Amino acid sequence: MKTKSEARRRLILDVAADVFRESGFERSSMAEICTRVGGSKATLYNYFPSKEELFLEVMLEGTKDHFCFLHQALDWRNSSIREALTNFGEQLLMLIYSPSIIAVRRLAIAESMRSGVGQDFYERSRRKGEQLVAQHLQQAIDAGQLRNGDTHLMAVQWLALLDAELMERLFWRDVPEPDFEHIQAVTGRAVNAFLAIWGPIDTH
Amino acid sequence: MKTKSEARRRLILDVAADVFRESGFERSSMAEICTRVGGSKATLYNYFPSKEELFLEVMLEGTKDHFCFLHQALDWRNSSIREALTNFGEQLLMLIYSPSIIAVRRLAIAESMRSGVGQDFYERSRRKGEQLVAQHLQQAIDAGQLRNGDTHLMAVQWLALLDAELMERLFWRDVPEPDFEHIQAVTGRAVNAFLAIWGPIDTH
DNA sequence: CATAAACTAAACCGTACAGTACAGTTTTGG
DNA sequence: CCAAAACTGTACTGTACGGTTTAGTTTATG
Repeated sequence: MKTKSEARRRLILDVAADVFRESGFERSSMAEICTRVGGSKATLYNYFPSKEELFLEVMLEGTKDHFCFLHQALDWRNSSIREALTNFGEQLLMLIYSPSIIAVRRLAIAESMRSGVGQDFYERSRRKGEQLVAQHLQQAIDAGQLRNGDTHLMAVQWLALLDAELMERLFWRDVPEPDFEHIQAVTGRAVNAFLAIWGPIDTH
Repeated sequence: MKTKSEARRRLILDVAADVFRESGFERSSMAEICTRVGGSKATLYNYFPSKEELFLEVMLEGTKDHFCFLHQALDWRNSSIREALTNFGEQLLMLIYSPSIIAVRRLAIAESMRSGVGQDFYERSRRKGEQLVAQHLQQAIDAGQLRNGDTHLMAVQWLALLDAELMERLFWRDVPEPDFEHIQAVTGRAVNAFLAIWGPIDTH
């Protein structure tokens, strides 16, 4: 039967994601994951051959959020560049500064010395974001809404400005759910800065 | 006697720093540190009461580099704001993207969930940098070299723009020693962007 | 119902680690 | 030169973990 197995696999992945995000890779034990799932260790090892493999799958799962988001938040037709950037920025920050995504980013950085999982994660989330943003910025340039320039540089600067005020949270012990009012203010300042660099005409 | 003990303590700290930076906290063992130091475990535990304490001291040591740097690289009297930013940026990037500092930043992020060492590290390095930079930016504002504005916002945006093109290296498996030519180019683009936002008069 | 597959619980194995105990040796300071 | 302190090597304790095995139970399917 497939439905049972599929559900079980999903459950294991979700529970493992929780445990890994709480305690990191080393401090998490298969026994803990096992008891939270409810079954026995043998079942766990029936679905995943090792702790490492389970971890890798959890991390890859973590990039799917970014994919779904990008293909949904980058529809900025019928809006000015300012509106488009604002919308995108607010949504992106709400996503990538949620406690669970923060935890995954930490894991990616923490484990990046030994397994290349960090680089994989980066390529599939941030880098993918840069590339798609760069494409859309090119469209805005073609429409005369932005100055001409290296779209990849523009994209990384835009993302960096979005991150500027919040990045410190990567170092916090307990990361709170982001407050939308705050995110709006932060995004506004990032948009102003970005348009001051790359906006078509200086209006200030 | 103090000299012998002091030297021994330094040696232990240096060796421990190496080991922790190579393997992270969990994967590093006191036995490994011990054999590299050359003595016995008893001696190790004479100087530091536990692995955790040793780790904390290593991390605090890691912030001293930033202190020394900041008090030296922020002397930008007798130079234009552009020169000053360029100088500061080049030096900062050469420092914080050196493999050893990258390793410490990773450790700070990785262990930030359980011990507050990440937050401590941030407060003593990056936050301190923000504050000092903000003070100097205020002087530049007073001298008419920068537009008026929130100096803390200006500082974090400046640092974010400096980081924009290099941050991905946090996720790399092997981080190379930064290439000064590249750092110069990156810093130049960051300076241009920053001055486009906060420069006194738009000249482009 | 019968059969094969999946699941459970528990014990088990080998390894690795933090930290301690200790007996003997070297170094240090007066 | 001598006592105190620091150091060394090694063995040990207790614990925790990843992963395996086994023996028995449930569940799905033809």
